[in-house]
Amino acid sequence: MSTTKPRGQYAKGAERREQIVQTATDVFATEGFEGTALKRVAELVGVKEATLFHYFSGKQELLTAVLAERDRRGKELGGAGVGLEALAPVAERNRREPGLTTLYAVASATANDPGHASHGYFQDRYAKLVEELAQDVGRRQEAGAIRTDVGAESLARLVIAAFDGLQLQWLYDKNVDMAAGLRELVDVLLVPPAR
Amino acid sequence: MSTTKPRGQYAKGAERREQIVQTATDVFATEGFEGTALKRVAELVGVKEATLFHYFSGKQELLTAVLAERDRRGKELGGAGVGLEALAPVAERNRREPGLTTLYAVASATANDPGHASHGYFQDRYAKLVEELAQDVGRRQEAGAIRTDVGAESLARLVIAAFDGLQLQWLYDKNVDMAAGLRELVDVLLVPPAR
DNA sequence: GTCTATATTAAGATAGAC
DNA sequence: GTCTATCTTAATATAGAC
Repeated sequence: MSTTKPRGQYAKGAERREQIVQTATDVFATEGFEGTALKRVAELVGVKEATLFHYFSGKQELLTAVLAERDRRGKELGGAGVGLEALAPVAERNRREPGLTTLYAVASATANDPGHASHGYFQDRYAKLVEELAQDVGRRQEAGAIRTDVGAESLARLVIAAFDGLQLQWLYDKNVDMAAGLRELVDVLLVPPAR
Repeated sequence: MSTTKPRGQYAKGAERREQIVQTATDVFATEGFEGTALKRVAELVGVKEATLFHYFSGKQELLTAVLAERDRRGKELGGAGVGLEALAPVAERNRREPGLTTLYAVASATANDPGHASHGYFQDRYAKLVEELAQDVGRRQEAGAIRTDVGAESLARLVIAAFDGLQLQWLYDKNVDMAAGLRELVDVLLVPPAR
């Protein structure tokens, strides 16, 4: 096995950056965040540690990039925007990637410390998620498809909370069916059938 | 500042243990788990670090004891057993104790690693919580108070998930009203009034 | 070819775990 | 006290523009 990268060539910044994020994603997912030495990521990419610091100001910032990239891919799964129909595909993806899901769960809790580099990321993420989902819920309420005795934002918060909470339960018991649970919640939110 | 403990007296094991758990609870809540050196806890209790290791085999085990004790106190808040009516008081308690709530949230995510000392604790906790709450929900279903188109265990899981998830959102945005959100969820689960 | 911005690294300081 | 991981500094190599 000779050198991985072409000799005497420097990668374009954007490509190297992606490569680092991708590699870090894999390693964090399998070894955990704390359990991963940046040296290991650097080796797998085929550069020195210092190169990583050229692209990311620290390990936590690299973590933030990994989380953001996962988020971006999640949005693609959901089709157009963030709506109730996006829940199941994302839950399914998370089920297939337990390592990344754990990484996210741990990060979302630890980044609650304002000193954590991902704090702003999660704060933003939840604010936007609630807002976008609330819009979808609101539209459905106007269309008469969802009960209107609870506000759209409250319902959106509940759905997101259920998503995160079910995921946590699933981490402890892989028999928990996240997608089914979310489906049931959405069913409950639908306008109750006339009788 | 002289010694806190009475000179020349040994505490009874159970009391010292409680004292350590209580002190650790306060310090973990304010300084965070990682940020706390056991030496600090020992100093506040007024014993040497070695004494802590006599009662707890390690920092993580002490954490488990802290979490279990918080859980025990939470059950007292809920009145008789674990039911839907216990949700609001516990949420209120958590709101008053953000440090401990963060501690719990972080621990519940990180202890997902089977190597973590609290792994078994959380696994048990969720299993029992679901079981107990499902019983309460089931009773209400039989009494005709709660919709029966979704199983009791599924509903229990959803409520617990919403609890944890809302708590996480609250950690990032203190305007989130956990108790109100849970109340709304419970309302939604009630049998719709005849019309 | 020279110049400039960017990519990369060597060497080491610092801090924490054991 | 040793070891390991994160991060800094400062110097070198390359690519692309002109």
